[in-house]
Amino acid sequence: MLTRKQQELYNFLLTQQDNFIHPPTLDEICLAMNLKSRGSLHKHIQGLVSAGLIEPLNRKQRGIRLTKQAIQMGKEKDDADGLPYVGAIAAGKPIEAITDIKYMKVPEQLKTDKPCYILQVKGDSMIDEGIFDGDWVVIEQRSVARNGEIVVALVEKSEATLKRIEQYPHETVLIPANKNMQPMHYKPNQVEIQGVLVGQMRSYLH
Amino acid sequence: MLTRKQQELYNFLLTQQDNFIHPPTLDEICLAMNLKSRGSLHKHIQGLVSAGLIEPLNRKQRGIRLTKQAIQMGKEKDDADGLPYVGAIAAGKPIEAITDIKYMKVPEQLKTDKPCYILQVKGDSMIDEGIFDGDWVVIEQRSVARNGEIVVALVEKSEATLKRIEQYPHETVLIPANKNMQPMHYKPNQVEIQGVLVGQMRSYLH
DNA sequence: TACAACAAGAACTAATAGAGAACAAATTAT
DNA sequence: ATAATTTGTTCTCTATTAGTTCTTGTTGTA
Repeated sequence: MLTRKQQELYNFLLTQQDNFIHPPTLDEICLAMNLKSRGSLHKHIQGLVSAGLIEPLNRKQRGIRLTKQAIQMGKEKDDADGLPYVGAIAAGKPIEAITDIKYMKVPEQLKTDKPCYILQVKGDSMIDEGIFDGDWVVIEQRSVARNGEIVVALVEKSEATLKRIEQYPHETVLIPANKNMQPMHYKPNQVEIQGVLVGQMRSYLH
Repeated sequence: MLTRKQQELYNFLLTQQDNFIHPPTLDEICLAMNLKSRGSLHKHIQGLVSAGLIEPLNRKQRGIRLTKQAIQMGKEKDDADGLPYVGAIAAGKPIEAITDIKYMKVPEQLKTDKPCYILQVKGDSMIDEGIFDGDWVVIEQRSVARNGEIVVALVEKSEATLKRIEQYPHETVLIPANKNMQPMHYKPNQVEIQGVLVGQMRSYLH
């Protein structure tokens, strides 16, 4: 059974390991997890090693690897606990991360077999698509999209929005589904795709 | 036998444990259950431990875990993992029962603690409410509704529709959410309520 | 009345976590 | 090969978090 910080570290390694070309060093993990002391981190790593989730790294540099068992557990976890509900997305603002990440069980039909996460929609920019303020959307994590798909787009590395996308060689257009709003035109390198809409949910309670 | 408060705590842990990324602390449970004293809660936890429903937490922090037995009991009580997906509803036709009933896992947030079932929507009669053709709706099974709620209504014992309802002493009105359609007026005994809309889901795959 | 369930809060203690120093092995540069 | 640097390891000290144990008072019930 893992402690809170061990769990956090395990989650970090599960989700972030693809982002490193080489396995990360302790210092790199410290930086990413906002720690100031390698020594502290090392203790958590030892915890995961003895839990059988990290391969014993006998002084090997960049030797932090999850065991097969740990990776397997990570895949099963999505089925068991559902998808992480990570924040809210509003037109014109960066994604607002929520402090205590929750998990929602999501029907198979609303997700793909690739990594997905959930955002709550703020605002009415997709109202004509039947996506309302307060709805939850299931997003498949990827960085490319086909024209016509609805994507989470990061504009100028600062504003995140949910919009339909059209990409041309010299222009990327983000199209809101709201008669009162206009499509926005950008240069391709101004827009970064963070995921593609695969599902939507709404509660009518209270 | 459990006391009233122990039962309440057990229910809370069963339904809410997925919402915490880490197992909750006593203080977090207190907050959620509207208690002001850890000490009081602790005694209830001890009760559940000796009833065999919570793993003994020997001073472990965030160590509150239901036993396998407790989870098993919860599942049986909950009847199933998901809700029965029973058919499709289209304006103007009775509910079309599908032969092989399927089950869908549904997020806690989209259902109530009362019996619910799932229908697939056919047609555009609720399009202005953001409910599209092909969407799934979660319906709480009951036979009365408040004015303004969206209900599954059986008209003349033959046609089932999803509409907003307004009930007056001598008249029942079913209001579609589509500019191109008109509200329908009936005598109260012509309309039978089969359930109330509590959730909605849509897939954007393919 | 007597008893049990319950609530509140204070005091206490163990578990967990963090910083930093010192050191040693591994890696890279000279 | 040797030196310089990086990086994993171990340690001590300290702070924070969170479970446990009390005592006291209230409420509802047989």
